[in-house]
Amino acid sequence: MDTCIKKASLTEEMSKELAKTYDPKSIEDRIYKNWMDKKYFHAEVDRSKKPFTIVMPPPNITGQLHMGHALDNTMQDILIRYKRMQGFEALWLPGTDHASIATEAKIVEKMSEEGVTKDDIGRDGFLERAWEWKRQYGGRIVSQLKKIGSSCDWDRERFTMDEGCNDAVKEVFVNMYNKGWIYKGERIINWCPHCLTSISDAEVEYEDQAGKFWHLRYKLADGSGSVELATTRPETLLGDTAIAVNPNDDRYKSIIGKTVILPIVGREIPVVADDYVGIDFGTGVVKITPAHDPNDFEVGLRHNLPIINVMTDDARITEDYPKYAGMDRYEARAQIVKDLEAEGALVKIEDHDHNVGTCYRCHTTIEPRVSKQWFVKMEELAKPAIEAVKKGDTKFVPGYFDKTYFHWLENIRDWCISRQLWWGHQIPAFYCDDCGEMTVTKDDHAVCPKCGKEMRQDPDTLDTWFSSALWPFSTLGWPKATEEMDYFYPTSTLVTGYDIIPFWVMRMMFSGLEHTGKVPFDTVLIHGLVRDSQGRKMSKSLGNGIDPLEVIDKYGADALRFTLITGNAPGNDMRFYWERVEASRNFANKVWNASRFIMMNMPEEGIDLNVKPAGLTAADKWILSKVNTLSRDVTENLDKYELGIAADKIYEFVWDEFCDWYIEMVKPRLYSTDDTEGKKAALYTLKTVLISALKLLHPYMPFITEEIFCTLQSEEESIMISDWPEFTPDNAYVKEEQDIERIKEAVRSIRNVRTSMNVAPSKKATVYVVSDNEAVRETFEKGSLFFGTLAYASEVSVQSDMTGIPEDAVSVVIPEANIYMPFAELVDIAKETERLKKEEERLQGEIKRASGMLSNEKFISKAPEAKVQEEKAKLAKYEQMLEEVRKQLAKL
RNA sequence: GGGAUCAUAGCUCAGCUGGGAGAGCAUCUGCCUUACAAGCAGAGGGUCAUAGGUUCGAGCCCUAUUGGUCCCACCA
Repeated sequence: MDTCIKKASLTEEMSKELAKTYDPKSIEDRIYKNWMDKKYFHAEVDRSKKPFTIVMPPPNITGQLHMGHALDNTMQDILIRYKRMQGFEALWLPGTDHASIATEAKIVEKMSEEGVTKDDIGRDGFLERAWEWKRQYGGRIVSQLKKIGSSCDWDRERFTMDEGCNDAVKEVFVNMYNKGWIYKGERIINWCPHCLTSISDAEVEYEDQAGKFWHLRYKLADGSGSVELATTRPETLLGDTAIAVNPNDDRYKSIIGKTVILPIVGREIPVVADDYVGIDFGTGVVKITPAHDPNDFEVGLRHNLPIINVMTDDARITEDYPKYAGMDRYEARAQIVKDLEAEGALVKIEDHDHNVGTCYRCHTTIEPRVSKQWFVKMEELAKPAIEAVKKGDTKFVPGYFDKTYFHWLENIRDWCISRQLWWGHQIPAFYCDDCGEMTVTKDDHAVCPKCGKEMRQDPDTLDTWFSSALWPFSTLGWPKATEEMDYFYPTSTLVTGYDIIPFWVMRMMFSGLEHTGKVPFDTVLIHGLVRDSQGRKMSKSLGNGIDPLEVIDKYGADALRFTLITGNAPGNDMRFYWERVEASRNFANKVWNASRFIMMNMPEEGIDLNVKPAGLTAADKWILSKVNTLSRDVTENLDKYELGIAADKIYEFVWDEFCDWYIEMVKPRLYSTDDTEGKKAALYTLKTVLISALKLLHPYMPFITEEIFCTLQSEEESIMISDWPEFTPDNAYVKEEQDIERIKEAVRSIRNVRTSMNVAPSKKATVYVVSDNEAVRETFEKGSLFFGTLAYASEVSVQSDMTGIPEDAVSVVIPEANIYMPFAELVDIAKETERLKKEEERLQGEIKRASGMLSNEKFISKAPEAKVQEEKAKLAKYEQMLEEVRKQLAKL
């Protein structure tokens, strides 16, 4: 049977020498390969099942796996594995992004090492290189995603620049153009002088920079004086075509309409009045450079001012100003300031911090520039996208991120989509060089509709995000009406970081609504950033990044995944440090060893899990009931996207309840030779509970759970396609849960007393349990078997009176029972009195609290009845215990 | 300037619809008990930022304040 991957290897290994510690390296790649071979990740249209779909945010082909990817993909993998086990047709559709600017920059850089420029090899030559680069390096990130265990349907892997995506892009462009929602216009845009392309508003990152304020004096042309103004960018003065004042500023009313002489240049420019100018800021006078400042551009439009471009595309001064021609912005600035000073136009220089826009890719200061670009008209597209979230068609988790979303959409401006790059989707607009006609068409070889000549395609490409915006449906075959589109769309959940809501989420929303008529996803699950131990962003320049692949290498993918998910709420940033990984690794090891223990005790013939044995004890029923409840809770948490909470609950159950309590309780039975019935029940329970726990843990720790699952049993071929554990009333044992909790409390009390009296663990003692309640005595009679291993008891006597109990035995009071242990010489009366006094004090406190609540008439009348009863029961319990403690004190 | 968010143990963080403050790490004590020393048993440690309010009852809801983080914004 080739089903269970490695059964042979592990059993063999175990029979020789049991590996005491879990070694992820030896199993992860083998298991992943098996999953791939078995096609477990593959999803097909299956009308008998409900679909659950996630499209992966496509990582850049230039990228290397970082912690952000690891977190993002772990969350997606948890959801998809969970849903798959629940019986959904779970599709996780992966892919990569062509990342126009980033990739082009990388290739240009590589070319420059060879001394080759883009112009040398031309567009076709460049694209050839780019595709070659993609073939060579584009798969790197994919293989890294596999290392963390991502169960994506790799058969459906897509690329934002593949044929299907290109078809979708052209379809959208043409449709929106025809609708009038895509237009070409001369506008001021953000220009990156390093990447040599326009970028959108969203791609500009603002940074506070220390700068200067240069106060300049312009003379009025009529010789009647001068005005003073301040600027942070004196070099743009070459392109000034006006100065502006506020129309209500009394200081300057008289000069409105006059002209001033532009220093250095000598040009005569008007003084215009515009509300844009603040009266209180600076001198109240602003120089206007429409070609190099977005606000000035607007002012220019209102006053019909000429636009004078003074810079080349790499931000050097143009030939029009021979003295400065060829200087870059900053050289020119220094020279112009010098010249202004020489001319006597410089009044003073002040320090001034201001916000400077930079390119999000290379962080070069943006140069606003007037140029002809393609834009998407946003007003009409934004409305339904806002409405859809308001109506709840798409929900954000956590919910407050809808505010970020609304804020962006409500203040959105037209989207500049053309890029002066070659790597990307070339704009499907064509020009006739003869008659100047333009057409927009999906046809790659357009012919002029007027003169029949072959047309020239627009050389620009589209913003990377233009194709990403179509990702949820272009990957499912749109614009073709495919089965996949019909079945898997709209997708279920989008998992992404809050930092790309404006770039991507928003654009997928309006694109989905516009082109498919439906929202692209039901829920947007937002996560935060992974930071270093000091809370700093992980970055290359700081060198503080932790490489997820290194973590996997040292501690395993499961430990990495668990670390990324625990102790973190959706949307919050998290700190990542090695100690946390160690804790996760320790947990994996715990699971490993508990399983090893169970397997070591398994009989040759195995255990039939289909028949519940008759001899189940209270302990068995207790843990069966506990795991039953856990299944329900974890399911509820996962459905609410509370991945961290669910993980904590599994951790707590496995380590504390199952390992530290249940396995210890069960040992006497496993080691006994005569209690075959009890042993059988114990083994049944151990295996049943372990399998349920492994299943619940599987989405988080897929590798170790698979390895153990396959070794432990032979019926099912893989845990990842097994059924998700569901709550069954059949395994809800309320009474047994209460009984075992009572025993645990007794054990804890005994341990406490022993520790406080420094009784060595090796010193066993008889434990007497005295209770006048028959039911309680029965509970202890059944549970006393554990006392040997759990509470260092040599023997246990459960009785209704003090017969045979030494006078000097130490006592512990628990609800409805007293426990006595004779320690003879070890007993210190003073210490014992102190311990009991403390207990008395604690009980008095509890009684005070409970009776305080119960004597409050408003509490009685307004609080729910159940709550009142609960408090009454507590009060009775504590009063009974207090009485006992006082009796013991009296005896001393 | 606008908005969002956070403030809980020494550190990093959970805390679901309001009903006796939790975890991991760190610290202290005792244990190599044949699944696990990557472990076991126990212990200490918190005015839940401050001030009001709503409520029978507030870490949780409301208001204000303080401090931090992030996003947005055209003030030259």
